[in-house]
Amino acid sequence: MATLADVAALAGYNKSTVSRALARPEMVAPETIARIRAAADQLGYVLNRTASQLARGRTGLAAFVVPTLENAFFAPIIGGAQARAAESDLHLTVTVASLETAAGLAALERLAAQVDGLILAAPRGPEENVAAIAAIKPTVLVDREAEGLPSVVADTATAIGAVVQGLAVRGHRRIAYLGGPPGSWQDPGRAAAAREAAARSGAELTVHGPYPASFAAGVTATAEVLESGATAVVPYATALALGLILTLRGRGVQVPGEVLVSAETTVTEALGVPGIPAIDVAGDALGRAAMDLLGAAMTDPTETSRLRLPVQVTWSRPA
Amino acid sequence: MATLADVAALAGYNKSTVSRALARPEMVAPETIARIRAAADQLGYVLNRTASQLARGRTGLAAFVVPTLENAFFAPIIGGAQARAAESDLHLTVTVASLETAAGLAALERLAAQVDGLILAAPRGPEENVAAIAAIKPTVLVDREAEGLPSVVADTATAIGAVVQGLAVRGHRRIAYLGGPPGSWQDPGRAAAAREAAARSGAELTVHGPYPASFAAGVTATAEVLESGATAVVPYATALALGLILTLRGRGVQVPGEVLVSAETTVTEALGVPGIPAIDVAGDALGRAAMDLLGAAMTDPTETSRLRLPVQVTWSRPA
DNA sequence: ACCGGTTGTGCAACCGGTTGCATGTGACCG
DNA sequence: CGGTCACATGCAACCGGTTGCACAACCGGT
Repeated sequence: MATLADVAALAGYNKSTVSRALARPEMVAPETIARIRAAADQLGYVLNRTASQLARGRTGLAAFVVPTLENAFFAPIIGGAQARAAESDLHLTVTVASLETAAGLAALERLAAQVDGLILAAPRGPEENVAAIAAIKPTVLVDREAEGLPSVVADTATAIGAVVQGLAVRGHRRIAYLGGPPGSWQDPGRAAAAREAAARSGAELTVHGPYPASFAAGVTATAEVLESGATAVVPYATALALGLILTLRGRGVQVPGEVLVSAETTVTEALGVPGIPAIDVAGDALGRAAMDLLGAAMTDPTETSRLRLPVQVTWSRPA
Repeated sequence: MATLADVAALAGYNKSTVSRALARPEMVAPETIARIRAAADQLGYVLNRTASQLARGRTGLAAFVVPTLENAFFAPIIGGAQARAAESDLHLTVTVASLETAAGLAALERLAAQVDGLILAAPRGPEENVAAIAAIKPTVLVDREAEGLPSVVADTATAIGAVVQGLAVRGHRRIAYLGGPPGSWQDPGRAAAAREAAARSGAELTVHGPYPASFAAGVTATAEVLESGATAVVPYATALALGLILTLRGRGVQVPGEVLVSAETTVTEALGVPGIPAIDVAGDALGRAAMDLLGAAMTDPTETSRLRLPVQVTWSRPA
């Protein structure tokens, strides 16, 4: 592997000049840059990130922390963040960790010491634990907000409110909301939005859960849903909706028909029936926004913007 | 932040001794170690990984490369790999990339230069591209095998064969296999196993696809399935199964009943009907095994074990 | 012709560990 | 009792960039 010194020798300049020519060209004469560039790619020189990081006191790593990977919900968010990270020459390391336990907190503190910044996706656990991490390194929250921290949140509360209202308008008098996941920061806001929308439009709302975002939880929830007598159900996650739909049908309940279940567009479209509400979170936009915020926070520690990304609500059309 | 030099000064030893005491205790007198340890945690010393890496010529990074993150299939694999990576003090960076295009190959070559090793999960694209990456850094393949490279594969082929045979035994004369994903190394093996099992047990098998591992693809596949006249369908992925099941039911087809669809246990259980085959891949075990192999390959470049992990087949029992 | 101000480059220290080699000490052996 | 050896520790070079500071050359202005 060619080093800076090799390039310098070949080009006839000092290491320092070569370093500047490559990293801060505005400080170096154009002609010099040209010669150095030529020498560099004649030797196939590539920057040693480790050395660079040591000298600059950075690690070139950003951590993306999720409470679980079982939930496909995080995948597009990670993808979006990943794409942006690559653009700013950062590596994104994905870690499963929880802030709910002392052990989890300790693990994250250790991690924080080894990265330049972190994105905490839907972190559960007490706010002081979140603050403890944020005190170590620039931190951005996803789907949670906290005093003095930058965050980006998918505004599912508004979307769920709109869905509940829309259902009421379409004649549903009894609506069930399946909330979760347990410990979620978003959940109370969603439930509140659902309640408010129901109240405003004169429908009755039952709130169930919290449920984890899993197919199995959807299965479990079926009994409660049937018991509630609701004609429409709004689960907060797709996996939940699928588990619910399949189980309902397995018990001979017409879905939609006797009970309507909202989901995301790909699912509602598949049902081939009009008038089903779909809630779609743009995960990759969420991830990108989070990474952008992290970039900002890394250069300016006073960055504390709170972003709320709109969430799409669609009603399936006649086929 | 305390450095080695600080600890050395406090403990009254040389940097080098402190370094050894902490990293290679067998070279240092026990009493010395004790004093150094004391000094170290009095100062709250933690190793600077960047400096360590520079000195040792490693990056402390392993890359986990997936073709896409949309597919929840990779999540548990990543989780498993991640857990093992943490144990060996490596960071796992998850990257979405493809070996099918020149651009993708170039991106991966760049990535390979910056990590200590890579895990390529279900990589598509020509074998020479895989080899090109493996030539740069120790590489482990997941769900693909290649000459001279360590790999770990979930033996879905055998599982699918067993399912097809089981279906035939239970009286299904016409079985459809939904294959994929496009470009998959596994797919031909799966299709072959399905064909062989069908032939052996005297059932008729139609092979469809390849389909991507998505809910939407399951929706799309419905027409073809109905056309085939099959009474049982074996899709290679859960998302595919769900899309198919929902769409079939949306069209008034009894599932199971008129058409039986295999899936994974969580789904088949939800259906509440006995006799449905489930195929379950232990994703985290796959990830762990891959990371273990990578560890081995990083120390011993001649490591070329090919692991095949068994895949669980279960028939749902009467409820 | 002189001076303050740019601009371009070199020098050397520095980031914080790691490691080959040298040195010193005491134990063990003949 | 001298010699050999294992063991513990120190010294200093090294990994490969980055950057503050010094210095030289050259600029236009007076």
